[in-house]
Amino acid sequence: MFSKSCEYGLRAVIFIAQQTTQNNKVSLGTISEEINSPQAFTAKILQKLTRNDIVKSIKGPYGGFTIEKEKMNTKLSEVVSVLDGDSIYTGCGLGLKQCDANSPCPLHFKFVEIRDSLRNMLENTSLKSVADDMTADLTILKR
Amino acid sequence: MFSKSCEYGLRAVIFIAQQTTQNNKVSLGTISEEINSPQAFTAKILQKLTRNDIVKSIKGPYGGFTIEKEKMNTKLSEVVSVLDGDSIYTGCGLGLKQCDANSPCPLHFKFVEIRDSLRNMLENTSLKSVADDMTADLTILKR
DNA sequence: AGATTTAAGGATCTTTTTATCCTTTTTAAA
DNA sequence: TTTAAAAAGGATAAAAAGATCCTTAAATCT
Repeated sequence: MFSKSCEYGLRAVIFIAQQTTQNNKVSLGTISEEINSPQAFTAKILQKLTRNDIVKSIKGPYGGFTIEKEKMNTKLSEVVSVLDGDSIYTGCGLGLKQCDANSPCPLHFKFVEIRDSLRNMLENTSLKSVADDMTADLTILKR
Repeated sequence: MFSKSCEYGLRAVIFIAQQTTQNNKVSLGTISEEINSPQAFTAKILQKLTRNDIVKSIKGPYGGFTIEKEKMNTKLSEVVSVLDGDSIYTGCGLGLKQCDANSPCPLHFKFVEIRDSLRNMLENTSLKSVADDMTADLTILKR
């Protein structure tokens, strides 16, 4: 469904969000340990999320990553867009460049439904809500 | 959503199915033209589908690809499984190896819904039904 | 039998994705 | 002000996916 980059990115951002609700900031080392991802690769992904103003990075001792209060309202769809683009929402299931209601591929209307439900889910799920669920439910981010 | 191989494969198999309903068999050259895919690469994909007994290949002059009558009942999910495996149905949205209702990732229950609707769609859509829709609706397989 | 047409299959190349390494920059603390 | 801790960023490597080429095998027609 998503690329590895996007999977790591989502896990990272969810972990940072959850820690942010506890007033902790977290280092790259901690993140990659806690989400079980390759550290240097995760660094690249976090750079992208930082440049796109989704997470905030702080250099130097006691630095790390955190999410600013108003950014806790960021939706998962924004993270996915930054890391994988939005072809998952807009693209044709059979890979056709031109495929819409007017000149649809044979599966167009069946795919639209699924893509829309995915899009809705991602667009309606904020980092804050996932973080809160996590704190309450003890869901996991590694293994 | 799917790999390129799987996109080409689905388009190819749908095209062959549609032609089969018209009692035509089609050559690799025709297929790759009609679905707008790289010919040699499409050949590899069709070999896989042939070995997995989804399409039938006939060598020699007037040869080509066709689908046997009873195989027109093949579901899209079988084609996807052959070409992309079934991680799209069973895998975790965040890429965790172990993620299920017992130890779920933070998005597990939201993803289950979407994956299930995708799975249902693919498991309930036969080659025959897509081919028939195509013949009636003039949907497209290229561009 | 020989020539031709078509798929099968092996080898290889290219591009993209995934991943690592090393140096530089920033910041805080001693 | 030196040292250490952390992220940023450039260069490169490894693996996977996508794509091509060429030879072989099978089938049909002459």
